[in-house]
Amino acid sequence: MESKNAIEALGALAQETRLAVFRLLVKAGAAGMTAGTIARTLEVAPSTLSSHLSILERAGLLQSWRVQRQIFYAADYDGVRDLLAFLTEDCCQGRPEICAPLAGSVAAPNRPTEKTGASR
Amino acid sequence: MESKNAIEALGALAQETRLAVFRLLVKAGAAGMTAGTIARTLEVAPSTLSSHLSILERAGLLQSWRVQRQIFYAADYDGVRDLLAFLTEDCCQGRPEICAPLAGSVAAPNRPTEKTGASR
DNA sequence: TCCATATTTCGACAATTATCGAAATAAAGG
DNA sequence: CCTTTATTTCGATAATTGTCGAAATATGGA
Repeated sequence: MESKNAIEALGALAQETRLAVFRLLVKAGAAGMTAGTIARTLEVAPSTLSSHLSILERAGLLQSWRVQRQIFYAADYDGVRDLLAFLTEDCCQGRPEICAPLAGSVAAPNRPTEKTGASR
Repeated sequence: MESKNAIEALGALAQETRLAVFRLLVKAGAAGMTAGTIARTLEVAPSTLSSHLSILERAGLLQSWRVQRQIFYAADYDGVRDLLAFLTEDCCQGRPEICAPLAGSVAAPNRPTEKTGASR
């Protein structure tokens, strides 16, 4: 994944409503949900939701398909996986022990000993 | 990690200059780099960089400390780890097989395929 | 103290984003 | 063909973000 795609995916998730949509669709699983149901569940105007859905889809995080009059959306796990891979590769840079996050708290070695909180 | 923090971290990385800063600092490792060096390396105005650095730091992705006249910045691996954990937990929702392939890039050790208790 | 260096804060501006109603498009069924 | 339902596109507006110069703050040295 190039960083341009990563930025698109990160930005897609970095917004309250869109993150809520994504989490909802992950819960919904492969069956997905229709645009209308999502809009009612999250209480956002259909046109607003539509814009968010297209941003998420363009970022590769959702898939959609039409069934009769309704359009279903579901989380696209490939997209998420790509994003996670980008972040871990970026983060780990040949030091897998640092980020191997999924195993749950691995003690972090080597951090600067003094924090100043120097800005602000 | 609550979703508010996650949104802050995602948003912090979802910007070209800031992602570049972060990647640069990951490469630099625990030694970190001074604000001035980062600014010269990435060719951004010091005041612009300063704003980006504070956004990244507020999001928990950087740490900073002063050494004499200069302020060093380094990637904060805890922050990244928290973000990754948030994303994977969100994404996997009881279906670890979906996102687990991430393990490939991180050399993650034996995760149980089923959690029996403790997960919040 | 005064000067030079390193960085941040402030203030302004342009660009982008989020929101939502109204109108347009798409599909199904009389 | 007309109506109803589901969704998107368009257009306007308010809010947020990214940028950078100028001024302010912090540090160290002569």
